[in-house]
Amino acid sequence: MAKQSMIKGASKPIPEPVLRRLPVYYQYLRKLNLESPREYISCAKIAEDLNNLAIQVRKDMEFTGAQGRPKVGYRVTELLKAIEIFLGWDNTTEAYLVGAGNLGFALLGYQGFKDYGLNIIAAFDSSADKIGREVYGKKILPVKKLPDMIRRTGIKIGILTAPASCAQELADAMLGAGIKAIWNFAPVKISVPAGIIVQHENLASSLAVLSKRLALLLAER
Amino acid sequence: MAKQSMIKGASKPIPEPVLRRLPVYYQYLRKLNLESPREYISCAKIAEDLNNLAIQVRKDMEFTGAQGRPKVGYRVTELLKAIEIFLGWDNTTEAYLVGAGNLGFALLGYQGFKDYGLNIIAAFDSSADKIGREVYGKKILPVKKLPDMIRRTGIKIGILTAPASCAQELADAMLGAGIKAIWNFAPVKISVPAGIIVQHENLASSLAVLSKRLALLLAER
DNA sequence: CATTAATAGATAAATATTTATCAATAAAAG
DNA sequence: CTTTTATTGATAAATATTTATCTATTAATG
Repeated sequence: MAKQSMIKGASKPIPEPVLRRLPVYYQYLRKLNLESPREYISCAKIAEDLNNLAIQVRKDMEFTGAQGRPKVGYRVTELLKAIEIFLGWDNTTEAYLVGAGNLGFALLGYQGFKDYGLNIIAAFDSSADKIGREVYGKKILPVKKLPDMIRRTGIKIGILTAPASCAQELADAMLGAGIKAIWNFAPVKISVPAGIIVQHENLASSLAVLSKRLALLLAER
Repeated sequence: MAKQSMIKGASKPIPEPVLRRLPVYYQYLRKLNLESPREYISCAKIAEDLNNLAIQVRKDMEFTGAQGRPKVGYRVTELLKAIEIFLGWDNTTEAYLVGAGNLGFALLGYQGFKDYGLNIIAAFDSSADKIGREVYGKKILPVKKLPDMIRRTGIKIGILTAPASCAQELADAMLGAGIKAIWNFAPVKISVPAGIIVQHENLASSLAVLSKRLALLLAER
């Protein structure tokens, strides 16, 4: 049952770790462009600033198809564009958010998403005191309208920020109406049929890495 | 410059992917314990429910030192305990949270952390209308008191939920006062001296995986 | 009480990912 | 104009991670 990592499609499959690093380069390059713009940048420089290996940066960039020039490196604007296109961030994708709690509010208010081609159109919630409100320019609608809205708009991405207890139920509602990908922030595994994408954001996993590393650090003297 | 993955310490180094999966098993087992308790569980059952491979589950559990019994599997309570101890979640670690925006509120209100041995003691912010408030039983204190509080309490973990623009400055303040590990939710890379742990929570990385997989899914017909 | 089947545990193979080395290229320096 | 150097791009090696196979154990069954 089930496969691992590696995202395969038409061309070369791309390792998931690479995919996760590309946005880091992207954020870095955009910041650089604002704070100390330069025409060219080398993998060595990127690696130095981000604290990883130049070879890895080069390998990662290879996947995007960006072309560098010996002795000077990549043209920053071209590199940004290459990453954008490669990740599909050049054209905007719309999404609905389900569950307008604190986390939902945080995501609604996060300005960064538009740089990544993600536009949250509206939020849904079941609590009467939230419905009708507008948060960061986005309406909070009653959750019972969700399926209908998904059908009418053809939106494919659902961001699930509801409590664990109703996560599966809400996921089912979204999938039934045509959602193809769920970004799941609920601390519970949700079951979906084959062909549906779930990206599970699990704080506990990150905390585990942190805890373990801290424990080792504190133990070593 | 810089190494990859693999967390090494006294005993066998543990692969980071394993470390990230253990909390998923942990959440699953706890839920199981509540909803349909049973004395024993096999790797095959866990794998089936979580949609991965039994062999991987077995291998992962091996790291925790949990002992199973042929024909029946692991005793659920023992397995939970083994994971807890292995991750260091059996005794509580205290943390401060810096940046009481929506995301900060969301983390302050998240009840799950106590299961993972993390206790957020207080939050810090610079905005006058937040200071003094109490959120989910946690006080919001002025950020200028942060260094002193870290020194006095000896707290080692800082959770950084401030805007990107002041992330580095706040990180420096924390480190100067003795913080050893930073859980960074700001969408920017922060620089820290050697020996300090940074766990960077990057939404863009997850979104990249989601975007790419969705793009491939939608392209394939 | 013997046999069967399910399972953990151990070992081995396969695959994915990272890192290193080498060759080609173009800018810079002499 | 030639040489040197920094860099990408290509190829290869090393390492980490996942998956498979085999063995031993123990519960269940007849």
